[in-house]
Amino acid sequence: MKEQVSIKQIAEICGVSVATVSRVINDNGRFSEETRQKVLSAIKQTGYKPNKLAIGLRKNKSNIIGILVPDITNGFYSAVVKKCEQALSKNGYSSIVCNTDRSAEKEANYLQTLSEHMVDGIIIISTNPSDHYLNVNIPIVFIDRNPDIESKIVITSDHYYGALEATNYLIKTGFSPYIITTKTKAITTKERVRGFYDAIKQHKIDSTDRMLTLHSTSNEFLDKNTEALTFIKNISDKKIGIFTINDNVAYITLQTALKLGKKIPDDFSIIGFDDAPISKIATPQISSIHQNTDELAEKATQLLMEKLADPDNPMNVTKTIPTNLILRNTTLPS
Amino acid sequence: MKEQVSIKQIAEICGVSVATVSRVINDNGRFSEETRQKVLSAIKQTGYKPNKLAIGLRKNKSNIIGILVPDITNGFYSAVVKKCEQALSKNGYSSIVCNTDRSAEKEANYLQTLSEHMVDGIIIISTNPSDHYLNVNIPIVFIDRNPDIESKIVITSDHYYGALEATNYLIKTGFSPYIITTKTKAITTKERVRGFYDAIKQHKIDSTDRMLTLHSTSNEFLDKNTEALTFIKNISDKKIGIFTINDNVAYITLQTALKLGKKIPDDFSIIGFDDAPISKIATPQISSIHQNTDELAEKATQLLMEKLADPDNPMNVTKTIPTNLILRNTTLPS
DNA sequence: GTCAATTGAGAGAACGTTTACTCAGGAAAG
DNA sequence: CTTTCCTGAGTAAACGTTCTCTCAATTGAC
Repeated sequence: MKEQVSIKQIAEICGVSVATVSRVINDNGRFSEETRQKVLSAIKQTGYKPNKLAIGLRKNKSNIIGILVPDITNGFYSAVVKKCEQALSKNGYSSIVCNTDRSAEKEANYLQTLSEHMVDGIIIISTNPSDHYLNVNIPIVFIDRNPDIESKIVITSDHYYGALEATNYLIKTGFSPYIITTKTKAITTKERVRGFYDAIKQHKIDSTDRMLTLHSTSNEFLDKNTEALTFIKNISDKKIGIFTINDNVAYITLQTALKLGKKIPDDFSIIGFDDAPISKIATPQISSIHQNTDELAEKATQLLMEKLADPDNPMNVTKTIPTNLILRNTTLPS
Repeated sequence: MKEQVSIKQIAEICGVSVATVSRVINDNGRFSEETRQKVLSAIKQTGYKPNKLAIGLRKNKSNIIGILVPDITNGFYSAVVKKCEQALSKNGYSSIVCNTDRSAEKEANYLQTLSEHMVDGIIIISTNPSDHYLNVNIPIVFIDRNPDIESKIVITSDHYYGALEATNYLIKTGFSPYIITTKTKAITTKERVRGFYDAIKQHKIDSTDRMLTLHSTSNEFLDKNTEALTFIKNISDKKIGIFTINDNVAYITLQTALKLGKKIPDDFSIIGFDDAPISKIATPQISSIHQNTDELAEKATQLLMEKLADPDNPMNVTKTIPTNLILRNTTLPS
């Protein structure tokens, strides 16, 4: 093991004080060009690296941002995380990524850990409506969750409008609209369901028995089609249009419809949500509501940076990012 | 903002010295039961959280592990990262995840940042053969890369044997074997290619013109089929068996074969590598060589923990994790 | 030549911990 | 009643930085 070289050694080598070296490194304060050269070359020569722990302790700032994400394995979330990490890195921050597995308990634990690590800020991508982040006094930006607290920064896709648009499209292209969702308390889900029913209402369609709630919450989307199977079988409409709460459910629905011999997209149309990779990989490719992950992540990072620059500003901001309908092969052309 | 409470306030509240509080917190040294209760209740009451920056500075240990990953958006990598993060968390470590985008430069930068953050260890999931990690004196565990240094800890799937098995299976079920790979210097790729050719050799099959190297390295696997298209068109064998370097390429190959009207799996067989989600989502589902991501991650974490427990031990370990062939619908039964 | 202003740089406190020393007081042993 | 030993707890240094005070030396104005 090479020895870790500290600012003190640099000072010794250059025959100056520790303070002077610090000044040169941070280009802060006064020093002669000569000193500057000496210090810089000593740094290069020794491979000195500033100890962020010490800096953090002194400045009360770790330069680390925590990112809480339900499941990094999920294509939508990983896309957001990746972009967040990129944007943060550009701003000089490192990111600690934490998988919450959608568990409120894990979320609370990680929040504690992050807070101990003195992270400067936290980005929470989550759908859990629990409230344990309330007693953490670190700037937080929420992606896709809208917690019930006074001032907060929230970035969210327009789930309501996306669902509305999808449902309207199904109706417009001649299908009788249904929705398949999952059992969850997520706010995003609620918004999407609301959008679905509002579209129905607008078209004065009877809204009874139009929703199926899948009970399996896991990602093991295959072989779990029995619920969907009976639901679809029992629909008497000739042309069935299904809006699903996400692309995984859309995939399940697609497989089920194929199993039942439905003609897609002539008699059976599907629109998913998220525009996750799975929608492009499936055969036929699934139409979906695109969430702009890049913009979600960039906006979140940007707002967090603003908050960090001026922590005393309450900043009660809610930014909605528009979604758009991506038409693929489970829908008819308009 | 609530004020950050430090060990000093706890000491004041309890009317004891800072040292005593520290002793209670770490259950280290002597103190009376009475003191213990006092301190504990003060901690609970104030919501005191130990400052990991200060602890890290003092103990020269950050309790953070850096994870370098080419692309967290890739199903295989994200699975490994997720499991690593879980295992590390169980051991009391947080993880800083860094996307290298397969760029050696980014990798070097992140390595520098991680080293500044005083991470206790690094897990590198990478295929880049560059060597800039040499001047970092932090314990490193490599997943799937075998760097040319003296003592190192390497965990790798058995790429060679996996490829061998896949190719043998194609031959055994009556197909003339070909390989489609991508342009990369990755060691894993080399091993897989070697396995392919060794299988061919064992069966005394002429090895000329059996490989296509795709030039597009991006993940945009759709609409890039032209290279694959002409390659497959030019094969005169009645029964074509293709081993692909990964599942994305397998997917491209599958789409191309379908476009050409090939009968799968009767006249055209495909085996991919990684057993990534895409292989299960595609229609038909693609047979693939399964990499045991959980074991890869767990073993890596375990070995890193061992190394951290005894840093002076050189530990030159190479652990190979067996792969296995998952038969789906792009292969004939044996 | 005097005084003021500027420049370069050192001393030392502070950030929040841990831990090696130290020591007072009481119990046990003789 | 000494002496020894243990228990509980305080003191202060150290970890690697930054940054506020200093202050000496140089420069420049008059």
